[in-house]
Amino acid sequence: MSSGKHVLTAVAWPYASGPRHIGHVAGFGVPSDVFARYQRMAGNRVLMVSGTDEHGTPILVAADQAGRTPRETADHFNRVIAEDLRDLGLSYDLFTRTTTRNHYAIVQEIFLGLLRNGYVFPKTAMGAISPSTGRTLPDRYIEGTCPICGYDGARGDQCDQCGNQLDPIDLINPRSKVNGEVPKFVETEHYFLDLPAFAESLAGWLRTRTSWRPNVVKFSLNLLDDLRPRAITRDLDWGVPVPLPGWQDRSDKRIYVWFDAVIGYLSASIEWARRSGDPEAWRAWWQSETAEAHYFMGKDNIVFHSEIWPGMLLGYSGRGDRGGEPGRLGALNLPSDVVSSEFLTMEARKFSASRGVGILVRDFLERYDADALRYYLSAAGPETQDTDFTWSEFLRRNNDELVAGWGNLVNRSISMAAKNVGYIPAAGALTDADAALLATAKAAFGTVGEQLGRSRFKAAITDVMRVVAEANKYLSDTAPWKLKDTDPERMATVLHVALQVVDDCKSLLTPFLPASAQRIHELLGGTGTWSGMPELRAASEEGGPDYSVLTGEYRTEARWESVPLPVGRPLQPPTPVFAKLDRSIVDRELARLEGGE
RNA sequence: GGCGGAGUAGCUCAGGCGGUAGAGCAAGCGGCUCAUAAUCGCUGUGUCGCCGGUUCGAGUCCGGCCUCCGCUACCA
Repeated sequence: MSSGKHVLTAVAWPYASGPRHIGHVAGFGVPSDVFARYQRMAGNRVLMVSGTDEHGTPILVAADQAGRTPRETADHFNRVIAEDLRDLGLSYDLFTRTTTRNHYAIVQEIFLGLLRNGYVFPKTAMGAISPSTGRTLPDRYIEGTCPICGYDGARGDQCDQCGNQLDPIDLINPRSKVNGEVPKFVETEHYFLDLPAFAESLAGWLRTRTSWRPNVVKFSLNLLDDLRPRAITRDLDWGVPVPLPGWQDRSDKRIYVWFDAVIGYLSASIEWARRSGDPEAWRAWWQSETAEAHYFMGKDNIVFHSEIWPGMLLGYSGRGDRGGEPGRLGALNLPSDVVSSEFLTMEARKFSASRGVGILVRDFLERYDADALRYYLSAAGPETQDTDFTWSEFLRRNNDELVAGWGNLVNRSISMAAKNVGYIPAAGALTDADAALLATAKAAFGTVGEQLGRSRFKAAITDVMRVVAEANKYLSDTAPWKLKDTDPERMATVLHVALQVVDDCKSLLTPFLPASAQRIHELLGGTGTWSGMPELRAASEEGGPDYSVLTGEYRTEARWESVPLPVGRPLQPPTPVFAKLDRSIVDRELARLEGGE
């Protein structure tokens, strides 16, 4: 079953302006990890990359507020976020950051490649500047009186009252939301990405994307009707320098953060290859015709992954509407799938760090297990529509499904076998019921695997839980505890079947619940690493400061198939794998939510 | 305002190339006692957001409307 395909798993880069809440990891973190772990078990060569996105105005604002430098702010939140993702068990081959020398070099190379092929051009335009800092003031950071309806709280880009799109220069009494000063409108030269020059090549490509979620394709095709050049530089001192004479050494011109962030997928792949000892290894994921690239993100990020990044890749590769030559790195593959999640709300409200609505990943993991969250997000996450996280639903999913369904099956099966036999018993002649249950579990690798390959996570985990329910029913029907004295051979057969199905379900659930799968692997007498876990490791590069990255060894014996349990392997009486939660946590967490406002 | 998505049992959600709807949980009854009072069986539940149209028949197609979410290119 091992096809050995190269599967790039590209995960959206969390922005390092603050700690992340569970809505963020619901959208891209957990789904991408389930996908990657499944692909590895299925025998494919996975490269899963991401990192923190550390440039841009919001980081500067956060830094100013905290009395820190941008770099200190980025260092701090990079650490916090990386620890969160590690504790969730997300199996990044490399989780790095956008402030590395390597990233700067790759961003500049892409910029120059696009420039050489004529897809990037300079233009002078009016822009708002903060007089005190000299930095670009983004439209949304400017407010004033709407020239159309007279509403006083209008933002520079749009009036919330009348809904009209605005140009900040037209605002009456414009002021900066950051510090209240009056912005200065000046002529400033910037480089633009010529998106209209990709209209045809993007349209041709998007029309072949029949396997994508329909809303993503439709949304993306629709955007093509109104493509405009997009600025890729800013008047800022925090970002990647523009690699051109007269620009390179200026402290007030930087590449705009969105442009550098999407390039992270490529720069992280190259950084990973260098660390692996084979600097060219990344090419197998980016340049082979048979390689796949799956991108995971929230719905607010679709445009960057289905439009802008593909445009940049086409332009660099010389395959935009105006042609050109591939850059120094060579032609680069477009995404083969763009998987977008909807949004998670918290007790019917939008997550909002500023208003204290929600729960941070680290707070969640201090009180509850990572697999409990992963289970909830896999079974009830915002896969195809916005979904609401409630504490009572979390409690219910955990107690009634994870603990009572799956945890209990594991516990009752292994307990009985450990007490009455002490090792994995051999099976005698199989009844129809025995064979049917074994066949159901075996068949699930096909059906569930098919769902996972298409990023249908809810359907996939629901199918596994159906197998779990059938196994619980099988034990009730066959009642092995009654056979101990009357028919021990039959009891041994039933327990053998039950343990085999527990082992199969453990494999089926490994992508979703890696930590508990490891424990169950051990309860069944297995040794060694079944589910590889990420770890934070020190990293360094020539000429730059040390930093740390998330990485790990994920190639284990775990396979996406039913593996016969070795008869005779010793078993110990188990302790519960999942913790049942007390009802009182609902009120306690709701009180915390209220208190946070 | 424009574009896109969503509105289905008490709750969280599936589904739907047109033939009066499903799962899990919650509720009730019964069985079992291996297991974290876990498990197994049986039982009920809905004007499928609103209004109109097409059709023998619409939750499913078409039009309009309401509400929520996202995007709207200088948030990333």
